[in-house]
Amino acid sequence: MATGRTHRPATRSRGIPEATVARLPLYLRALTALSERSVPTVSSEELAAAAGVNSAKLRKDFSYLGSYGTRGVGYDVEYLVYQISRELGLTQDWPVVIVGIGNLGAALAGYGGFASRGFRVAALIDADPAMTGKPVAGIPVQHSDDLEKIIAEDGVSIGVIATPAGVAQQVCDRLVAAGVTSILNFAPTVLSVPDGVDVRKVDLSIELQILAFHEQRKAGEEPGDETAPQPVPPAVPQAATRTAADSGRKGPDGDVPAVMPA
Amino acid sequence: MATGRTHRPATRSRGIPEATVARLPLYLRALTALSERSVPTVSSEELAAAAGVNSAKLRKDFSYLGSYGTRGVGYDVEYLVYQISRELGLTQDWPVVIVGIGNLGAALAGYGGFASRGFRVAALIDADPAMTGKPVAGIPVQHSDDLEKIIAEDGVSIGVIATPAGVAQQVCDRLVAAGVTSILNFAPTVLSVPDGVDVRKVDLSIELQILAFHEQRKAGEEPGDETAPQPVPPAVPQAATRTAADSGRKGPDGDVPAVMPA
DNA sequence: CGGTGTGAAAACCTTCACAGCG
DNA sequence: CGCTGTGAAGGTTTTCACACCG
Repeated sequence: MATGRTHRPATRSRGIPEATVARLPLYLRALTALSERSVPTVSSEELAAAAGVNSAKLRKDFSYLGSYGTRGVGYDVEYLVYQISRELGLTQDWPVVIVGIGNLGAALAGYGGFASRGFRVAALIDADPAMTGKPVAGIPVQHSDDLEKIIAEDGVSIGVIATPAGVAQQVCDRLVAAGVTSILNFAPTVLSVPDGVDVRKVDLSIELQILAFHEQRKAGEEPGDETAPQPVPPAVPQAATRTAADSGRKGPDGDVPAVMPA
Repeated sequence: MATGRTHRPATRSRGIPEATVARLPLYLRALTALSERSVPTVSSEELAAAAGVNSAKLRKDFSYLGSYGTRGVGYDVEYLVYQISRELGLTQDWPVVIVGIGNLGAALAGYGGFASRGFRVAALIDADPAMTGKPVAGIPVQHSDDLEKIIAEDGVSIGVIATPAGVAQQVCDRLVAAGVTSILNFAPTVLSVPDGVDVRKVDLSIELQILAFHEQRKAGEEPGDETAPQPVPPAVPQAATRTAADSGRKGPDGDVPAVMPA
């Protein structure tokens, strides 16, 4: 959400819910697979299973796009592929620049999923002069000095940041100043951008942390008995001086006493 | 979100809302940065800005953990770091295996964000015999034949799949059979897993597609004139008969953290 | 019949606004 | 007085269940 200000008033009527938009690529992928197997039609039930959602949700999602199905039959695969592609804006070509060609940047450059979906890697950019000219995934790396020129020449509006966190904000600023209006950020930082610029972030370690949360819960309650349930406080990293703010209410159940020995 | 299986309706467990859990790592990151700068306390307003959310949301989130703040003052940084870490289960060590050591797997292996947050790369596994023994990010790659043994020996419960889509499901099956109960999937496939196993997916091209959607909308209305490509339907692969509800106009915005540091 | 499309209900999440504590 | 903690309001997303049509 835009933290600063200026929210877009949550849409006029023509709007497709964000949650639905986020699932369209999923449907598209499943449909593409069906298309490759020359399956002509598919029911909401089948498609939902292939996409990993439930069928009511899928039908509701599709209802925002229009009535593209046939009652009693299902959906025409090819037709739906086209409609969703169009809705997502994938019927046009999107040149993309990737900034920061480390392992991750290289992985992204070589990722087949881009090319196959309307995206074209217009340029790979890195600040290290030693990288300049070196081909990665068949594309020569260009030096970041030329960032503005590259973006202008190719009319790039989407940028991918795969740099270290420390330089992500300045790379972002340069991209935005050069005309990029959508950014996919892999650096573990909150980017600040002017209004009108979209940022999506992918943080690898955040995903793992969410898994850890659930994993911990499993250990604590699944096994029929009380094996090792208590989240007993291990050594706290290092407590300042605060005496564990006492805690009028508590956290989970047991509650953690005061701060720990260091 | 979990793919494949049925949801745990957040039923009886010690319910912290999913949305809140997903933000805890964000807060943790911001807090860690403050901690490194030896900032002793922080207000919800400041911390929210640093994490890219709004302060009401942050306070609400924290309220699920307990009352860890001090009215009129704010939150003790060190103490909060500990509480959130504990809540996320990061006060313990989580051995992780990464399967599929291509560019992406290598990037993950070398990603600092793991080690720094309670995760330990226990093993790198690849099916290519040529890779076996080769060190990646300082860790020797092991052959996938030994997958089960490695998982058992290290007590690994979290697996990362960075293989091609074609083999992801079988890798997943083997991981699960060997005892892994949380999976982070980078392969563009829907994994099906038995109940009790969590799957989170990261799909690079999906994120880009969502950006493209918003980008397309911007082009269609923001600028005073038409400079950009329009959503005119190109050759439709093969249309049934429907005319389709034409394109629309604006859309909501995704999440644009627009934060200004002091 | 079988399966879509959709109002209506339920669940979930965010934002507001302010009481109340330090 | 300032800032947290939180009921209540408002919004969004999911699920239900069934009318309706090919």
